[in-house]
Amino acid sequence: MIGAADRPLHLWSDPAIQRLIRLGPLDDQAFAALRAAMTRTYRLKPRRDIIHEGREITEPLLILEGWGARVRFLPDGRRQVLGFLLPGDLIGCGRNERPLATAMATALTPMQIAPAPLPAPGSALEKVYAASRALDDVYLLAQITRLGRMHAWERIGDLLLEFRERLSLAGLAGANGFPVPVTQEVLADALGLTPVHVNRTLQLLRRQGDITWKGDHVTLGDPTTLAMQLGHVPAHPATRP
Amino acid sequence: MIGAADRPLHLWSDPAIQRLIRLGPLDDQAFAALRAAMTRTYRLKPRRDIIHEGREITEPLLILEGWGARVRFLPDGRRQVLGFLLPGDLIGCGRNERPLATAMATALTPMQIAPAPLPAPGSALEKVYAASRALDDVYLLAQITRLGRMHAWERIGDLLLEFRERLSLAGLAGANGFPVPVTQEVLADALGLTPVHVNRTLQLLRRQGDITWKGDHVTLGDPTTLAMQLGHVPAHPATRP
DNA sequence: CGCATGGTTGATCATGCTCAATTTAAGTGG
DNA sequence: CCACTTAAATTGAGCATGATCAACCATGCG
Repeated sequence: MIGAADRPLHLWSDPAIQRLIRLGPLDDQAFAALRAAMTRTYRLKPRRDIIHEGREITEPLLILEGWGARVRFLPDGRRQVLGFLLPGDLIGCGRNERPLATAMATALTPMQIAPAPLPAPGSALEKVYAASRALDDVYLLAQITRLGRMHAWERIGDLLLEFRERLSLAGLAGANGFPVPVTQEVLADALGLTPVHVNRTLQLLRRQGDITWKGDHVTLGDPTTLAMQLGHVPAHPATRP
Repeated sequence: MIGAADRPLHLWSDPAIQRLIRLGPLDDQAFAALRAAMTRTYRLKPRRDIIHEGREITEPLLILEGWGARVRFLPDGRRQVLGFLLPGDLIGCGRNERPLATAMATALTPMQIAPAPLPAPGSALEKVYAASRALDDVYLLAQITRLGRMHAWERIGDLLLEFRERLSLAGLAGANGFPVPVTQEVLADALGLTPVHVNRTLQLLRRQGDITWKGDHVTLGDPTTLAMQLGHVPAHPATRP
């Protein structure tokens, strides 16, 4: 647990806060609560658990920085990434994600996390939390469709579009480019593929000029027509063309 | 829209009500509200939509009888069943399932549906709704794991276990047997497989004595060891061995 | 009886998997 | 700065699960 000294003093510039603002208007009360909560920011190393399987009560959390993933394991060790946790995302907020022996979450990169202030009934913050939860649902449904009815290259494209969208909400995505600090293995576990096949499919997409992938930075050749092809509908109005 | 004349006068025996009770204690107020709501029961034919894609505001609904499915379509007509709607399930309740151009729901069998009474803040009914929503989430995560990391026969087995569990909550499942009024095509769209392959896998499971499938009635040979093999953890305490 | 829906079968194809090895990149400590 | 270590990306060859296409039954119902 560290002080908030290294967090920006101006809340507005913080990606997480930017996302919350974009989900709904925040009043002074909300800002005060958030500022207070960010006093209790703490860091997490990659591969550390965010929430543990089966732990009954967890404080709701707000992700300030870094990427995480909700994962589940089968008895024989197969792993499924249920979804990703990005800056501005809320974990275990309200009823969402109560970890009843069903899923855990891990850090994929170094993360900074703060406890999420609990919203007063009827408050602006509460409405924003609701909006966030609604988006969570949308992403789960998108994940199901990807896994159930899309081919490898479609799954990758669709997931990248989701990343772009979600990062945009936090102001972390450029016009076509955005960071994806995730290994091909994690990608594979998210997309229901093997790492080898993810690799080959990525090469294909790169050869076709659909994507560029340098280090952690991805650029989409033509997000709009890609979204068209995949029938990808942005979840949040602000991210619609 | 029809009267409630053909609904049981004794709420307790109604599968939907049974499920709600099992999710949490209901007080007289709740029963009164439910009784009133069931006055407005209406029927739905198979293949009729329950909620339409993109419709903004929908009244929350309670399923009294019959099976439905939440589905999504890709541009080229591919269909994904996102999840099933069983007696006692709530649709569009609270924040859940707001249909923002993202998913629709159809009746798989003849259904009886009533508007869900909206719960007073802090009421017993509200807690039950919350429990129901929590379960909805669990089923979505289960669906993701099935589609992402399970083989055909595992997907089928796991889904059947889910059906057994959920029907048990409504008192609609026997020890090992329960109704599954769903075509192999729908099953395929839920499991990310082709109808042909579902058919062949079912034959395999039948030959091995794992399942019996007669008409709409399924019997599992040994649910417990099946659940063990698949690492299937029941979502609700009441359905744990 | 005839049509429609759902289940069943066969033959062939292909997407994606497995296994195993090699290369590249990124640290890390001397 | 370079050996040494480790995680990640890449390549190859062969295999298999599940897809595709196309009939063909079974059943129920008007």
